[in-house]
Amino acid sequence: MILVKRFTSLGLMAKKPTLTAVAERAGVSLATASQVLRDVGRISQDTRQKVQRAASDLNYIRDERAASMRSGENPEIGLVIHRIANPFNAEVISGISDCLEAAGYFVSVLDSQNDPERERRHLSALIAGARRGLLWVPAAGGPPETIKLLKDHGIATVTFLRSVADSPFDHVGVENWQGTFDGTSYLAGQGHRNIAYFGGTQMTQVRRDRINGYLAALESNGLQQPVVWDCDDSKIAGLNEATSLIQAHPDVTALVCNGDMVALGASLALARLGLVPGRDVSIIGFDDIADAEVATPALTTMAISPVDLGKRLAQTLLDRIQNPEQPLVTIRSRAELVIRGTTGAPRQQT
Amino acid sequence: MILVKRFTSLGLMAKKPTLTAVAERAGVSLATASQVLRDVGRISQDTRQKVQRAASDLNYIRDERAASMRSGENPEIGLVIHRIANPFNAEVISGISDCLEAAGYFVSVLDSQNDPERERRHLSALIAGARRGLLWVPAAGGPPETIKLLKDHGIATVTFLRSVADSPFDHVGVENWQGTFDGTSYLAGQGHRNIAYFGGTQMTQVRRDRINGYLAALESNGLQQPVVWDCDDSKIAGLNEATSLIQAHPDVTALVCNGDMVALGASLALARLGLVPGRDVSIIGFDDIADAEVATPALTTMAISPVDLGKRLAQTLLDRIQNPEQPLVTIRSRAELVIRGTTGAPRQQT
DNA sequence: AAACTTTGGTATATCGTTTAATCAATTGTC
DNA sequence: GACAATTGATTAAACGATATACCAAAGTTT
Repeated sequence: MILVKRFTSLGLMAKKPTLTAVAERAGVSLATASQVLRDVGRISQDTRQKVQRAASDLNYIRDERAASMRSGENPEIGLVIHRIANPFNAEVISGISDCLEAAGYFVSVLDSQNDPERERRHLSALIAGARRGLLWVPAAGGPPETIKLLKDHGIATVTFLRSVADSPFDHVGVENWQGTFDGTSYLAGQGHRNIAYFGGTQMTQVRRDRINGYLAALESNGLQQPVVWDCDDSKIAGLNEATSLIQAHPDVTALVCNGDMVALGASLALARLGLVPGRDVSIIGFDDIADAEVATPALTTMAISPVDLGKRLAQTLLDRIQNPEQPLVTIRSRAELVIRGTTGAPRQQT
Repeated sequence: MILVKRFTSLGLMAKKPTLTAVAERAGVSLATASQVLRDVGRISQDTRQKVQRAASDLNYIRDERAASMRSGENPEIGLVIHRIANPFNAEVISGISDCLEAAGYFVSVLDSQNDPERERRHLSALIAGARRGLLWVPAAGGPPETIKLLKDHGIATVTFLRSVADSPFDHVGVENWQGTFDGTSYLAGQGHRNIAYFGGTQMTQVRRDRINGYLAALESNGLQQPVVWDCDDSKIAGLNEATSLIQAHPDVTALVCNGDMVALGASLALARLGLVPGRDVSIIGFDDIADAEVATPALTTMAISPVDLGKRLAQTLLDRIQNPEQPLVTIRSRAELVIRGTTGAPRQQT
């Protein structure tokens, strides 16, 4: 590690330019300067130019704290999510930002790391900053006190991906039950008789729905002996746990996965065990992250477009902001089966 | 897509509880309430409890805008980065957050998507919010006007990963030259004679340094005919471009990559061409993202610990905040060669 | 008992904006 | 030429907190 110290050239700490300074420099009153910069009121061409000139000379930037306090407007939207690093989430965020920025807002992202306490602190900080709206993936089912906090402050909030029971918020989510039902049914249709559910640890509503979809599909295809195997949501965990799963249940010929990350991990595990994904054992993921398509073999998965999800989410929040009294809405996107290389008919048993 | 409307139970828009309300409910003055909640001044046990009770009854949360305006303190730190979705960046962010949150700050993240205009808007928004400090990965070399903006507002700023020329800011970065020099030298030492540089598009300082390290290593090993091949920073682009590169330069036996993402893409490309990474062609990445270790074959790479980088970064900012007048510092972490499966001696030419 | 000190608390200016009310000067109307 | 309407700008009150100065009552010292 190399450390260099340079001596700073200028006095460093410039004083932040304020609207008063702009007004003085332009030789007008505070109110006039304010009106010019917001393009409201009746202002002559002449003074308008003087003010604009002064503002740009000073590199003036409005202090949004003061502005939003007085006006009640605030261009900042807060987003609390359980894991920024998750590629699917990252893509959702990008969809959200595009959409909200086009509408003149900024999105600042905080990572709760699935920790309810951290989540509560983050949401508090966003309330304290009086953000115009909040987007939130509730960790651990959304603690009641956290929910009360948001309600008591009357802040426009939309949950996504995970919902809270008896929710007072708009919600944008995914048809989880239908997704795993379809995926499992497809595998059954290909002739698989021993299909396991792989991935996830906590019994969130999302996971519960997915597992129920899986179970329902087993039943409607006359299959028994469901296997549900826990696994953390990462590729490396998927690699390790899938190895254990296959060893514990050698008769399993297909995996319905809780997410693409564990699915990709499972695919790697098979390869290391000398099995070929899609021939010896079939794998279906969930999400369709960018890596799913580019993996070898490419991952069959239940696709939900993260960017679209983000856009719907943003639109839902914008609607709520515009019309706070409208009835609560819940939107669920269907997951579409995308068949790639990790699924196929089971090998004949000998 | 399914859409459900529910009618909201309560009048929905609760009015935000204010300090005045707390003071009234506790039967004390505004000033007293403020002092209790900040734990300063001389207050009797009795009134202290009354105020705390009132505050928690109302679910009061201090309006940080007002507080920070008056006090000059602000617990929010802004972070502008070129790509949240990049796994390496995501890990750096997590290191930063851990460290700054432990110090009582919050980090809100904005994604510039490498677009200088968007970057300028984001930084403006953070200045407008009067964040206590800024962490910034400059896109496109850090436009002079953007730099002037930050300087004029005297906001504590640390750049990282990419530096700006003649910088007035602290900087935390990586020994890029040394990294590729070491990596390239290692390949040369293994006997490779035709080594290409693969990845990156814009000629940023980071890339310039890495390419120069590569060139210097070629020269010091008596090798000629450098090949520099552009490629976007994603796995899919790496897959496509590496294919073209190999076809255009069939004599190349080793790739020094601009990052792990393109390196992993290149590794896939080789596999699809029927070549074995580490035997037919060697590949070295840069960064050591989580996937590098878990890929098949595992990726040889120049490792920099993103979490450590994040922590150093956070510490640098904290130092600057605490002591605004201290001389500028520049910290550079060395990149360590981690040898895994994608490198080896070249096959004998026939 | 007069003169300090300490304790516990309040009144008020302030941060940097927006906005409503107001005002002077100019223009328009009859 | 008197009165109304319009134009262009100003004054002052918010917004929700913090911080400083101040004050009354009680306790201490001599």
